[in-house]
Amino acid sequence: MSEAKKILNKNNLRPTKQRIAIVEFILQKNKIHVTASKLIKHLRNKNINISLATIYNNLNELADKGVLKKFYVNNDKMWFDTNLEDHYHFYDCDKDELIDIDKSEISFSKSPEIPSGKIKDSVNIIINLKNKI
Amino acid sequence: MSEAKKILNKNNLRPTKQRIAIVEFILQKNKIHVTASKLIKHLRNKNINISLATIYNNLNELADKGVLKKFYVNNDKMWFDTNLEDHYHFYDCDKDELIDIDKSEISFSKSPEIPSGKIKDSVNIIINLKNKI
DNA sequence: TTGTAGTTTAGAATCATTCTAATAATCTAA
DNA sequence: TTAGATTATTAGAATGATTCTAAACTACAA
Repeated sequence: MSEAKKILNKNNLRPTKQRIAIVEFILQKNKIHVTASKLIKHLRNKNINISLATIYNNLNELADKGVLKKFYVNNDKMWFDTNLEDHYHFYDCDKDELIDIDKSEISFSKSPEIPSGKIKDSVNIIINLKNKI
Repeated sequence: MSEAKKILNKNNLRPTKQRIAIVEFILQKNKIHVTASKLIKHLRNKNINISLATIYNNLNELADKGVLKKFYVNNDKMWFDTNLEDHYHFYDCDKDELIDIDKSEISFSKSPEIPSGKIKDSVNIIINLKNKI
């Protein structure tokens, strides 16, 4: 059984043509950042018929299952990240591109106290970049 | 001259009824987080006629001039913040509410190297909160 | 091989935000 | 003051990302 099918299997998702294509894309290299519209262009270039709704359905489903992470950047797009390790991002707004920052690149010597009745869900750190002069 | 008018003056913005109302709202207390739709509700409750386009025009203009800060949270809304100090946020998704984290509450013992050719523009840290069990 | 539960789909709906172009308010110089 | 020029405001249309809907399709277990 292919790696993609194994992942789908493990998450109780039927291995449809579209899902396999999405998961294969995710698996192709280690760390990928993708938006729904970037992904649909990529798949259609490879002659895979898929609708935007399916892209969204599946990326969201995979994010719910923990196969992807979902987050927003300082523009208005939802990004999905296959790097599940705790890590942070540079956002290059000139290129509309994300660059990973490994967790080990940032350390805290002091963290804020969580308000009572609440617990920390996740932490987003985005360092916005611009071109040097 | 009122404080609001002074601010508008200083930024070469004509002191219209609508702008004065917006800036007065901003000035009412120290730290305010607001979205366009929250602000228009507030102003209309006070019988100020203003359109959504004007709210957006002016919040964006004030952000460009540095009177406000503009950023996005992990949902899809644009927030404006009158706290211009470097600081960070908790986001309480149950209440759709932001809570300031003072800069002094977080310190770094290690920061990542900025990619060459780029400079740091701004840093967003958002700690997403959920209710305790 | 068939029934059913799960999937995909096109297109409509939604929602935040921006644009447009017409109208209104403010300002400046005489 | 006031006329003319400049800048603002506005309603409603346009945009763009995302989600919804309901109909057609597919996988799978029995």
